Amino acid sequence: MEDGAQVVILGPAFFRRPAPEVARDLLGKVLVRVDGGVRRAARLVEVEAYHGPRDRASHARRGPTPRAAIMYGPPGVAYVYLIYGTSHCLNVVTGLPGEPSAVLLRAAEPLEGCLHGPRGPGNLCRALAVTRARHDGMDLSGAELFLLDAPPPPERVVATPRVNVESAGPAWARRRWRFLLRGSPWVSGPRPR
DNA sequence: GCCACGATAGTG
DNA sequence: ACTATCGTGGCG
Repeated sequence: MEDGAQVVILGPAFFRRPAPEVARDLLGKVLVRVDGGVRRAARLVEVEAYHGPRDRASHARRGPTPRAAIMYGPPGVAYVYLIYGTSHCLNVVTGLPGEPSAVLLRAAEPLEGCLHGPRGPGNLCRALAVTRARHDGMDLSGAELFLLDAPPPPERVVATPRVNVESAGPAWARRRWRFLLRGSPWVSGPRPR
């Protein structure tokens, strides 16, 4: 960034598209968390799309409940929730307002200031000190949490079924809405060869 | 109110 | 494969 490359923060226009499209394009982008004076950053290597009210794997499947309502709101906003009482998961809201969709950030390659290995959704939040209390509903184009644009990654993009969504039924479970960079050691869960 | 159940991670 | 741990949402 100091070597002449332009620093561009991804804004609402990037996120105002269908979740699977945004998800794929997020690979290789850099998630930055400014934690007080400390900068923590990691490069996305694995994401998942949750798209539309009919996606049975999505939190929006029951409509705009208190938790999921944020998915119906404007794109480019963080959706952070607690899972299993133990781990946080960070998503970016995508699409047009009224179309519930989001991209779950599952894994990243640590670049700077990471508190933990950002492999897996819960670990990624731990690594960058992202919490529901602080970041749920936060605008992702702000000063504290944002995504930096980057050229398309050199690695091959692979699309696979999403992780742990069996309960959504076969039709939704087999959709290839998980995207990862092949060969990255930071990818979580099942890895295609 | 009550209760079953996770978009997980760590251990065995 | 087993489970810790607690917010969410369905149901009464």
